Amino acid sequence: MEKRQHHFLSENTVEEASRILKAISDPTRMKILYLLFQEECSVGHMVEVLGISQSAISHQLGHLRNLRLVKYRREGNTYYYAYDDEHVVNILNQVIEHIEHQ
Amino acid sequence: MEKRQHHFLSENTVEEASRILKAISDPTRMKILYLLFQEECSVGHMVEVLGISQSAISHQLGHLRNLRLVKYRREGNTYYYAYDDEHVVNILNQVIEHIEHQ
DNA sequence: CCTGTATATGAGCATATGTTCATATACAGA
DNA sequence: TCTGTATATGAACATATGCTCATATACAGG
Repeated sequence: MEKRQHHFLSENTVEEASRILKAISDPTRMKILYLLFQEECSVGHMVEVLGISQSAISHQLGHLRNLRLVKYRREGNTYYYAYDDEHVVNILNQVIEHIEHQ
Repeated sequence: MEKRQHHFLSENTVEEASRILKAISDPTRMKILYLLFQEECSVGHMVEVLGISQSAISHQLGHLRNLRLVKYRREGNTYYYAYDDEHVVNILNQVIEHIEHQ
């Protein structure tokens, strides 16, 4: 193995990439993000459509909020969520398209 | 929230996407794959270049082998690894490029 | 105010994940 | 056949993760 020059990743890059990839790799978060990619959506609607408990959805939304991947607006008691990081959603879609078209 | 038609992900798609994304989200595996993207590489070289223990590298290579993301050839006592799933490597590169160019 | 509805949050728990340490395996060379 | 080198593997352990259950919060309507 001759000593070629490698391009090295900085620790920051690795950690940031890891953060993003872990965020979208969990099935529940993936389903939420894929739904939000299609439309803004209330928590109750996510529960109904995805068949996942309110608590589980809400915990994962908390996670996605911390990562700044989603945003929300409030109308009375209802919270409408939308995605807030276009690039992350694009990456997710690309992975999904790859899998579905093979 | 009116009842629009959503595009739903099949469980298979979700699980496969999750598998791939989890595989590349771990920092050690990410570094290995990024190195292999640049050149075929022996285990010892990975240990040296990445500064990660032989055992940790080898365990993660086992994981990547199970997922069919890498292949290897043997020369005496030395195992040379290379990536074996172009698309997964492309996805990883895209994530990294996104992070580095922002 | 009191009640109901929508959502968030905390505690506890079970499982998954990644590492280290110790050891096994397989081959090369003397 | 003995020794050294390169890599793989198993056990044990610590930490992270995602869920459920129970409860808190905040607002709307009467």
